[in-house]
Amino acid sequence: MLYSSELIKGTLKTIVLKQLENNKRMYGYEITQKVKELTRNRIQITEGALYPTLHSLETEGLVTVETEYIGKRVRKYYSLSPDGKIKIDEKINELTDFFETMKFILDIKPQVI
Amino acid sequence: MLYSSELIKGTLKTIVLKQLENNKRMYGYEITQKVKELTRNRIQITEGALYPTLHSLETEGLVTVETEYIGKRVRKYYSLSPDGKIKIDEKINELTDFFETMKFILDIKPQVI
DNA sequence: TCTAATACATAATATTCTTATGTATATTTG
DNA sequence: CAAATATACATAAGAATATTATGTATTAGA
Repeated sequence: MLYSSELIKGTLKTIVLKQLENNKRMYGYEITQKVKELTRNRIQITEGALYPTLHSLETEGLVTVETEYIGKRVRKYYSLSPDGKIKIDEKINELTDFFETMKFILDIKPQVI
Repeated sequence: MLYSSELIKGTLKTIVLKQLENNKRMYGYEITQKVKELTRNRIQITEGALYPTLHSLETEGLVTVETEYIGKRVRKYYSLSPDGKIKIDEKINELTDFFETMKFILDIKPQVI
């Protein structure tokens, strides 16, 4: 099962920043695989969405980049910047609040797992 | 406090359909006011977003419309169609699952209120 | 009477995704 | 060992869906 694409909209930057917070240093492809694994195939970040997002985060100063070569193949490692560390906390707080509000107006009961 | 706009993306149709499920028969402006009130100003649906969404829901056959005049002023009442009733359940189930997945990958702890 | 609220609508623009395409290296499998 | 698959980056065209701005008109309240 894969979520309909519109749900992901607006949360992709938060997902990427959170992965960088958890794993210190990751490259793009690694992020897609990690998210796919963690969500058991429910969220599959496409390359067309990922790379522009990473470039945008870099332009905003939320991540830093280091290019490395693995053999002849290039790999770009991303890390959270100090601003990025502040931003991810803000984004998670906002999302937490948003989820509660949405559950309220949609009558979604607390999930007992 | 108002949520940053990108969070609303992809959830607007669900919000509108749910209001129609709860209130049987509503007109556009009424929906915006109800959602604003229920979310204590956190979600303010703009007219530029609302009316195209309602037209789209109508085209998809998920809502039906009745035009009424209140004095000289036109008002369009929307109701859930049978397809709309099925759709809102599907959308809520998907959103519920999505929120749990997001909480998991973002390390959002259950909210004790 | 003027302002704000009510009530609809659409156009131009922005954002952000999907899908398609491109390039290239590395690994696995028949 | 050749072919297919996986890894790894990137960007362009197009779609979807929101914001912002603008337009029209009626009604209520200060």
